[in-house]
Amino acid sequence: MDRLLQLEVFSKTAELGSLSKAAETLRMSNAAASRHLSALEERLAVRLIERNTRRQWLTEAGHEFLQRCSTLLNELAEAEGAVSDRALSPNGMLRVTSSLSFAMIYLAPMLPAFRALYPKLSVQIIAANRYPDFIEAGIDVAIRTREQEPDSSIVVRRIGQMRRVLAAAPAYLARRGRPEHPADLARHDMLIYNHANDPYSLRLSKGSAAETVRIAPTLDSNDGQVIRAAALAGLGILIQPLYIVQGDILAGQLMPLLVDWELPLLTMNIAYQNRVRLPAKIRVFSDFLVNHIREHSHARIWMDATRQTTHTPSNSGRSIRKQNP
Amino acid sequence: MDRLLQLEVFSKTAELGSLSKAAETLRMSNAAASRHLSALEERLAVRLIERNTRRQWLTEAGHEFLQRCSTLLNELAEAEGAVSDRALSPNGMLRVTSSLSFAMIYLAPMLPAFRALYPKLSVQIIAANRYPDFIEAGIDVAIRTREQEPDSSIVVRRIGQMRRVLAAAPAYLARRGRPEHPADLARHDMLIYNHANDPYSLRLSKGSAAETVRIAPTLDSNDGQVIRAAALAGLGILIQPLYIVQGDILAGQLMPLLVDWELPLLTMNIAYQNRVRLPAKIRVFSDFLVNHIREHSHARIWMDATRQTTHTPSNSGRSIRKQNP
DNA sequence: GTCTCTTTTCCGCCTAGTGCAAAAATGGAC
DNA sequence: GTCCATTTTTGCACTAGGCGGAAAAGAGAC
Repeated sequence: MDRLLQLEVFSKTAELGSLSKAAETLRMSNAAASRHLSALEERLAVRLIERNTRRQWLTEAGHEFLQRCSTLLNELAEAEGAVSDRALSPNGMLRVTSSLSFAMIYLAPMLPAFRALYPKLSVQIIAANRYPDFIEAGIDVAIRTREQEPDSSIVVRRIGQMRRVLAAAPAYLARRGRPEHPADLARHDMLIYNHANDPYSLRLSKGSAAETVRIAPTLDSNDGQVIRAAALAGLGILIQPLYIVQGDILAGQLMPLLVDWELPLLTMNIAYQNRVRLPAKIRVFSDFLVNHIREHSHARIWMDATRQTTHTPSNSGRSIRKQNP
Repeated sequence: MDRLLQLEVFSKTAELGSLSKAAETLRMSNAAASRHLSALEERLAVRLIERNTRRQWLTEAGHEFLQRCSTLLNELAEAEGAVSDRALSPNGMLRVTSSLSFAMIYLAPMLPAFRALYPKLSVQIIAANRYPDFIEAGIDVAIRTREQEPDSSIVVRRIGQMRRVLAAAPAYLARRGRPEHPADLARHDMLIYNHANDPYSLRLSKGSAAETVRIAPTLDSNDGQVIRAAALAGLGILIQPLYIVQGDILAGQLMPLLVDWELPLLTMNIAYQNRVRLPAKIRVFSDFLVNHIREHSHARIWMDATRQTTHTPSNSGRSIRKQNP
């Protein structure tokens, strides 16, 4: 028997002065209400409501207990309401990790709008060019270019696909000449972003023609800004998402190369741990980011994004460490 | 499902860091504990404890809810404990009514010893020479001489039987002569206590002889002290419980009459409303009074009392008015 | 990959809780 | 005193739901 319901029957009976009315209010039969109240009195070994078929009144014990259990029922309702509400109204701290470039160019600029929508939610951006372990780093959300996670409990959701470009400084081109064909790249100094899929094999296509070039990196890094700085210094030809170097190109400090050829797109994903009930903050952030990218995307940087979860493991899958309370 | 048990499972799991340990502590199976916790999370629509088979930790919502429900569980245990304790440790106010004489001679003198035993219980003695309605007067206990109650919900329990005496002032006897035989009483001025059974018919016995005398009261009253005062003033012959006039007789102010003859005993009862669970204060007071009378009775005043409830109606019988909270 | 241990879920059983209706009680009207 | 309407309590039959055991699933240690 639900002991809370016993307290509710007692409280409501005292309030309304009638077991029958309490039963009606609590949507149960008179018999059930009578049994709940009797069970409570038996458990406490005391008569709480002295009553007959015509009248009833609280005993002294009943008076005292009523005050206490009314308070308790209110507090419980408030506690349960508060905790249910927080599932709908995200608050606390959200920890996001992404590349430095993505953080600078996309995450930071969009935060004011996000915070305006969710004032109780703090966002901490961890710019990292390695993939930290979710658990160890306390990461809620990661923006990543890789499409698969070794951890089966991580959900990967596509944000979109980005164009990439080949570009070099004018000084480099003056010194080493300009590549006219994809095959020429094999003889050039290449600056590679090693977090891309198969970064040392480059596939370019023009119309129906396609060429795959194996390149030997002069420098490879997991940091887009490092690669950008090296290219600006004339150390070689970079291949990077357009969003990172668009400003340099417009300023004439980097010259785009083989612009008639198309490079493979870079898929950008958001990843988070799958949970029985996804915390609201992760849900709202993901939705906001995807929508923000979609609304502010330029065709030259982003291809049309499709909302798609590429991998959803079973609900019981977890890979997490017990935290000290 | 017992919602309080759900809270207990959650609280204990958080405390011990393991559903299995919580189950063991709460003496239930692992399966049951798992279901209770899941049911609570479903009811609140939020994950309280993130967990897998190897580790678990509180979510933010879980942290907040744990603080609140730990408090609630403690408060409820305290409330239930307090109300159960009061059933064992009577407190509050007990209202007792009796005749003025009984109050002065028996109740008041025994109160110090009673209060020493039950310091939290206040006793209010309502000296009355009429029988007030239990409900209207808020009476808990009544000391009465009548043996039956019109209200079937009232329990009557015998305290004992008291000797009665005939006595008159010397001045009256000098003026009117001394009755030598019960029949002589018919020619005397009689002072009658009208709360006795059949107060106008007097049956006296000596050995195997018995005489019944019909007497016409010069004065009758429901107050023993009024009758006593009239006798002391020489207005007539009284018949009263010995305990009321013993002091006057010893002082020579009243002369006992027809002392070889025995008068009918006066039955003294305690009465209270029958209840499913008799409030502790009524129970302890009744027991104390009966035991006190037994221990301090003098053969000359009390005959041996027998513990006996003369009428116990069915438990559902009540005659009470709903009180405003 | 195997082992161990915990959590979750399935299954069959059983009991506790249900509503209905009758019994009992109560108080007001007459 | 009797009748009536209404409430509380209790008996009864039924079933929904909660149980424990065991299997399934998962996770970390080795």
